[in-house]
Amino acid sequence: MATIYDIAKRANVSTTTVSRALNNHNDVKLSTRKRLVRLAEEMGYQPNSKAKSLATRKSWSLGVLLIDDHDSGLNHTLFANIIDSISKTASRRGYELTFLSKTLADSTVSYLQHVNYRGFDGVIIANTNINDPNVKELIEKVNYIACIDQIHSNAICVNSQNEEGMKITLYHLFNKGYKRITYIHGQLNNYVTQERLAGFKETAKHLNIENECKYIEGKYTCPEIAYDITKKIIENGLPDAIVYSDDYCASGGLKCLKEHGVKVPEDVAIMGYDGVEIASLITPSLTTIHQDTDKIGEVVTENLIDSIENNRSNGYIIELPVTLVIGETT
Amino acid sequence: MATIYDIAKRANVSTTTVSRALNNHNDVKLSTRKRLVRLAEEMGYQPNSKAKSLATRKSWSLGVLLIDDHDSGLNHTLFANIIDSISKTASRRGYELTFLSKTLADSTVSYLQHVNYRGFDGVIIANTNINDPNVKELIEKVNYIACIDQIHSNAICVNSQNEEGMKITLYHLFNKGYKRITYIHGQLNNYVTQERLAGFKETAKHLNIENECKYIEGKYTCPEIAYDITKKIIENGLPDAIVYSDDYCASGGLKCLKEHGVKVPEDVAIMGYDGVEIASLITPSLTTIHQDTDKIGEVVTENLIDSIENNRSNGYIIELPVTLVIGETT
DNA sequence: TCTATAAATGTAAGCGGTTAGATTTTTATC
DNA sequence: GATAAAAATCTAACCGCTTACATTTATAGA
Repeated sequence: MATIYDIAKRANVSTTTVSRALNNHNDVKLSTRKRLVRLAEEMGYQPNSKAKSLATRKSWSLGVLLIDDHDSGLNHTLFANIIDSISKTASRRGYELTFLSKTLADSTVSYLQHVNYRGFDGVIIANTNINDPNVKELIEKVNYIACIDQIHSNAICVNSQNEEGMKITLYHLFNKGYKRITYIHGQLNNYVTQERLAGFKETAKHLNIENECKYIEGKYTCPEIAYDITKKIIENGLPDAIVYSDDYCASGGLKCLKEHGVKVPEDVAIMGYDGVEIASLITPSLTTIHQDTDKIGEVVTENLIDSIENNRSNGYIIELPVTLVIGETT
Repeated sequence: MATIYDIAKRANVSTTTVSRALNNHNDVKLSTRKRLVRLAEEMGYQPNSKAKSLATRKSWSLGVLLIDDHDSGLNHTLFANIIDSISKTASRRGYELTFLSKTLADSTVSYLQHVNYRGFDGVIIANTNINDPNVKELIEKVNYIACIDQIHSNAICVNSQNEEGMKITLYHLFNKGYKRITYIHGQLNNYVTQERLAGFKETAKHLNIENECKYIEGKYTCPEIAYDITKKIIENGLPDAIVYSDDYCASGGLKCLKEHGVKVPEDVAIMGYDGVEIASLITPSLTTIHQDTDKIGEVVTENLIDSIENNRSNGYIIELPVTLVIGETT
């Protein structure tokens, strides 16, 4: 690989001039700049990012932490979609994406150590339990950090309108005449679950159906558990509608209902959440709350990069809207 | 951030000694080594990967190219699952994963330039059209490169048993009594499609049902197109079975069949491919060919890293087996 | 033509590590 | 106690780039 030294030698100038010419500084005579740029191209010159980063203290790369308690990572469709959008946005802004892990060349280190080691300009935390002390440390110590669907005063928090989502859900069901509603929500220690439950309960109160609603703790994107819970519900008597924590769970539940001869939506209505592809592919297609994963990824990335480039490291919250997708299950 | 200079000063030794101590060289007295390691820890020292890479010419990072013609990226579940496994394996071996793009800090560059710029130790190409001259250049010029489901003499090619997969498919259908079979395959310019088609046709010949089989070009993971094609098939008369290019397409096809009152598998049997989660979640559950994404990711990553660490840059092919998953659609 | 000023270029240090080879210290041997 | 060999440590250069500051060259004004 040619270096700026090679170019400098060939052109009979100093490396300073080469560096400046290639970086488009305006204190290089136009003619020499052109000459050097052409020469660099000729020689197949490509800068070395390590050297550049070392000298400028800027890495042009972002770390992504995507580690839930169950290690599902990219297997979680919603987050795979979000990461995809993050990756595209970052790339458009000239940054690249690297996955954060606890393992480095030889040993196991904390996320914070990893970030310091790689010198990421910023970090995005997605689908990760921020109560993990390791993650907490990261959020508290790193300057430029953004979270998805979390709340932390030190981070740019891009959140889906979770309460609103449940409000929409409940109003939709209520308007269709479903009043006895069971909500199979996600894990209780999860921020999103808490928000959605709060939204659900508040709306239920408002609609005066609070006594007809039930809550069962399930697990996000775990159709098997949703299946089992649904089975119990069938045994104990069906409500008017079942709201699942997400589309995968709703699919698992639907499977169970069908297998037990329960007609959807005649015998019971169901709803999912997320609006990922599967919602429209199963039959009957799911009524669900769609989260705009492209938008989420874009907003979180743009905001993080803006904050990096403007040296603003204060945290704030952005809420993104969700939309109702009406399918055949309600 | 503390540097080895800080440590050296505090400990009254040279940076050489610090560097050696922290890297566990055995020409440092045990007592000083311990002292320095403790001190480093005390001072919260974390090496700087840029400096380290610059000096050692090793980046401990891999690039991943995941760009299909339609830019679906991580939205493609099969590949999201594979990338997830790659990421975990890489991390276990002390490497990290960065997405390759055509955009760098300021301008648009070729993949090769990107790789040279970042100094990846190796590159993994997944779900990417290697006929793209840009990709071709990459494969030809980079030393340590691995592909998934591609063939190139310069790369470690980890391929699924595509021909075998279709053989299993066809035997399964044949044994169940289905003989008039329509195969809605993926894009013809795709290596995987070519392999599978070849496997299909050869087996059909062998089973002596070649004249009863039909082939229609569809598009991978595009349920809408599968839906439309299925509709036409219904109009033109159903075969005994339809084989789709993948589970998403099969889901789209199934949706169409159901909507038109066609009973599966009574009126027509269908099969998917990949064995991703959706296959088991829809009703009836899909009979499909399962690809072990964990294994694929693991094998491709381990092989690439081995080749990097042993300085072996020759290409070879590894075929990984697929398995039949029998669902309710056959 | 001679300055003063602006423009262009160069010198050298620094970013944070590694490492060949030199030097010093320790240990073993007689 | 002197000496050779081994062990421990240090000096200094290097990886490839950036940049503050110094120096040279060009330009304009008197």
